[in-house]
Amino acid sequence: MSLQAPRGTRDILAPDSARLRALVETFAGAAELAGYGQVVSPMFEQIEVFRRVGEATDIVSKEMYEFRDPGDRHLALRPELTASVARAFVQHRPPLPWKAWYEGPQFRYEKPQAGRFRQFNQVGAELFGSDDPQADVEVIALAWRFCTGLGLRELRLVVNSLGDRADREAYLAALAAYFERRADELSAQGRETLGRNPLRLLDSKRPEDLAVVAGAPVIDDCWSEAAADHFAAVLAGLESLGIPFQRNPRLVRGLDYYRRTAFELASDALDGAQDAVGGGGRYDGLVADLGGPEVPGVGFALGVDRLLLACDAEGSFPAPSGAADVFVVDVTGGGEATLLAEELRGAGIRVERAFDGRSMKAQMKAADRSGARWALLIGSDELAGGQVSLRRMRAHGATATGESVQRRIPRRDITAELACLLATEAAEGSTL
RNA sequence: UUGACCGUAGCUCAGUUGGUUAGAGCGCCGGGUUGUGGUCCCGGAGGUCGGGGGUUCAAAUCCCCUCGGUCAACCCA
Repeated sequence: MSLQAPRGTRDILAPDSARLRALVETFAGAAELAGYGQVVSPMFEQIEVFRRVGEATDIVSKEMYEFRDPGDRHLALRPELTASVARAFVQHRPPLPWKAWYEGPQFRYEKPQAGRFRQFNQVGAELFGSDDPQADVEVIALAWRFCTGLGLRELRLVVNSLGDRADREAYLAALAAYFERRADELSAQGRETLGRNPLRLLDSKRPEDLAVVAGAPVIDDCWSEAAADHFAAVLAGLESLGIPFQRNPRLVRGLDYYRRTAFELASDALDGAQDAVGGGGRYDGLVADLGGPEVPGVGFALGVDRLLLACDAEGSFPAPSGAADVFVVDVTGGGEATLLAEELRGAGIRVERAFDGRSMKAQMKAADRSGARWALLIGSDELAGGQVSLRRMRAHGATATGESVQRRIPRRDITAELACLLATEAAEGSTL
């Protein structure tokens, strides 16, 4: 194996790629139903865009693909999309509220694992320009409705509030003081984390740390009245929609720009440490950090690859069928198949055919495998008589319909005939 | 970045204490009606045993390095 896709990346081939696209289209439908329009932003940005947003986070400090272009611009492949979208907002200042959805690959230099890649796809949505808790609710509801719409049942919504900037800092101080006091009980790695960012310690999985974390101060005590009211309103909104959630006072997200609401969606169908399918929250200072006005925002992103893993685990959201409508079998050299296929495709019919002048038997086999419901046969007899043979494939109820399995029809009628047959089938299929 | 396990045909895997031309199932191709698909029968193609180096008379098998995957820590989608 000399040449292969770089570590942590992969090729997604036919049925899987169709499934990926279907998932994105489903998301687009849900988002646009809620008034979000798509934003397509560059896959790389000036490195400053990400630096300003998360200097202290691992994602920005050690996982970015940085490079200089031939013009010596210092750039980075985007490790996340919220910063890019916020930058686009600052640059274009669309009317408020601005509601945008997005989809696409992101890049982080991490050690790959199941459900964790160096290039991975996310879908997400952001709402800029409102600090109304109902905006938080709308955003969470969109994520929830989309995920449950994929057929995911074993999904857990975890929510928390990180308070306002001052609350967050007060909490950070209280947390740091607490952990310092019990530093000798922490693991060596835990003490290291404490020096960098005490918040991170809250998601440690080492047993020694867990014991200490269990007694750590809770964010609730640091909330301002406004932040507490906001969070209460968000929870009330979720309840009014019947969206089940769990409160986790120790939920902190990986990016440091979150204020007030933070949430995460995890799947119990995924085992291992990679059970989070996505998350988001409110980031009221982000736009200002990027040089824009004090505009609040709230949003989320979902990991497409993990969503699909969760769908696999729950047996939902299968890949769309790649089956052809018609397979053209031509044993007169293949030229007729070319003409017929193009004619039928021009009429919107999904057509497959064989190449290389294979035997009729081989072509019929290929027709069977293609999943086509109908086969069009062209042999020397048909060619001479200006006809084609139309055959109902066995896997698709050839005998059940009661009609003869194969009949000859004039070549010039074939497109209209097939269009009619397929339309009838579609109508029957939709009423079943 | 750290540790553990793994890497044999397109796919899923066998391969006995290192020992002759490395096997199976599925898939693929051809034949079994000189114009007809599933099943069945027969035949065939396809492998630098992830790569490199070493030990040995002899390495898929043992050792080292490396690449890739998986699991955990870390981190996160």
